[in-house]
Amino acid sequence: MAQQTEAVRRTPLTRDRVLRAAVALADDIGIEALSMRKLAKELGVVPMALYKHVSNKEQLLDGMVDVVMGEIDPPAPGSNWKSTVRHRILSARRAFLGHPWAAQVIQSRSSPTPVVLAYMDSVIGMFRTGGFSVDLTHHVMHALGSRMMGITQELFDAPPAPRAQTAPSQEDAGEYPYVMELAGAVAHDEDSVLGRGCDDQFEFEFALDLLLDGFERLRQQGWSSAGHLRGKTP
Amino acid sequence: MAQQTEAVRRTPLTRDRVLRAAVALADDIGIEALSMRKLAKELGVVPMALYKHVSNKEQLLDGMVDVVMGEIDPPAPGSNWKSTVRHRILSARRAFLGHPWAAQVIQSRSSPTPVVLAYMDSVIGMFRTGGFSVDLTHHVMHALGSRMMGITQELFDAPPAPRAQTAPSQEDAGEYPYVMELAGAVAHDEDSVLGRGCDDQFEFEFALDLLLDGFERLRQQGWSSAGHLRGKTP
DNA sequence: ACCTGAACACCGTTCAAGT
DNA sequence: ACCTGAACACCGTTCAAGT
Repeated sequence: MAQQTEAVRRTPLTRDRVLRAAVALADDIGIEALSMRKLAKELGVVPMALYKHVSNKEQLLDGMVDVVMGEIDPPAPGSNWKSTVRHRILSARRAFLGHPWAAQVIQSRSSPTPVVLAYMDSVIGMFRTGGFSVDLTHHVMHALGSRMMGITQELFDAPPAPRAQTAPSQEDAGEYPYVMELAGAVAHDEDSVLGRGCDDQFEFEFALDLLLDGFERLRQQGWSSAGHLRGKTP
Repeated sequence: MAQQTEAVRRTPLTRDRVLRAAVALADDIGIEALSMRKLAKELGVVPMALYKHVSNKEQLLDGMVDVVMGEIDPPAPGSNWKSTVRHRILSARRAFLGHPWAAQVIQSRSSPTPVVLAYMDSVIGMFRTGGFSVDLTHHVMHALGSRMMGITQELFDAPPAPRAQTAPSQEDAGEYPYVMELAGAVAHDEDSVLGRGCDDQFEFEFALDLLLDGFERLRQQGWSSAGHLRGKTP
C-alpha cells in the first residue's frame, strides 16, 4: 500500500496525467466539488505543483474537455451527409454521457480549444461535402448549437416533476394541469416509447432527426438567407 | 449622500428587495462574481442578514431566475398555436437577453421553481390546445428544451473564431479549413443576413421556426411514438 | 533553477455570544 | 426573540523563502 503510493508519486507528473486524474476525480465527486487542492492531494502532490502543467483552473477545465473529446470516434465516411453527421454526433453524445459534468463545462468556456475546433471543422466539412452552401451550413451549425456535441439542452434533470420538497398535491394538479397531464402520461403509458420516466436517447434522436430532416429540406430547396434580410421585408 | 445611504438602510429588507438587488448586482458584475458577502454589502447589511430571507445561495439563485421570469409578457391568445408559442418564446428570450447570466443559472438548477413550472404549463397548454396529442407534446417539449425559454444552445460566445491568444495564422487555415471558410463568409458577406459577425436573433428564429415547422408536420401526420418502440424495429 | 510552505484575499455557512 | 461578530472549513493563486 505504502509502496504503491510511492510508486504513484515516483511517476513524473505530466500535463496528461494531471488532466486524466482531474477527469476521473470529476467523474467521481462531481465538477462543483473538484478543486485544485483536492486534485493535488489525489495525485500525492502539493497544490502548487499542478501549476507547472496547467497555468490555472480555467486551462485545467479546457484540458479536461479535450480528454473527453478524445473519446469521440473518428469520422466514419459514409455515402450520405445525414448518416455521417448523425453517427458522429451520436458518438460525441456517448463520450459526453460518460462524463456528466463535461456538457456543463464546455458550455461555460468562452472559446473553443483546438481539439473542439477540429471537431467542429469535421462536422462543418460533412455538410459542405454533402452539398450545403456556406451560407446554409452557417445557419445549420447555429441551429445545432451544442447538440452538435450530443449535448441535450434540457432545462432540468427531471422536467415535469414538482420540487422534491413539495408533495404533488391537488394544489399542484390545479395550478399546473398540463404539466400534470404530461407527467401522468410519461409515468403510465407503457405502450409508448416511454417506460418509467423518459428515454433520453429517444428524445435526443427525435429532436436531432427533426433538425436534420429540416436541414435536408432547406438544402433541396436551395434555401439562402438572402431572402431573409434584417428588415424581414422580402 | 449619507442621508440617502441611511434611507436605503432604513427600508426594511424583504425577500423581494434581496432578489432585486441580486439581479441588479449580477447584471453589473457578472454571476461568477456575485457573492452573498458582496450582495450584503450592496444592501448595507451584514452577510448573515440575508439568511433571514433566502435560506442559502441556491435559493437566492432560484429567486433571481423567478425575477427574470416575471419580465416575460403574459401569453397573448392567438388564432393558431404556432404564432402563440412563437411570441411567448420570443418574449422569454427578450427577458433572458436582458440578464445574460440567467440562461446559465436556470440550466444549473436541478428542479424548476413554481414560476418556471407555470411558464412551462402555459407553453404545454398552447400545444395541447393547438391539437397536439399528449404523446407528441411530450417529445416536442423535450425537443425544444431550453429553447422554450428563448435560450440558445450555442457552444461558445463566438463559435468559429480561434482563441484570442493564437493569431489566425496560415496554420489555422490549414488545420481548420471549413471553420475558416465559414468565418470568412460571416465576416464578408454583406448582402446576406449577416453583417459583421452573426445576427443572434436571426439564428434563434431560424432554428425555432425549423423546429416549429417540424412539429406542425408531425401533428398533421398524426405522429405517435408508438411506432418507434425501444428496439427501433417497427 | 527548481520546488514549496505560508500567506493573501476571498468564499458560504455555523454558531455562540451579545442585545 | 432577534441580530451579528467571529469563526470554521474551505477556495484559487501569489510570492518569498528555502533547497
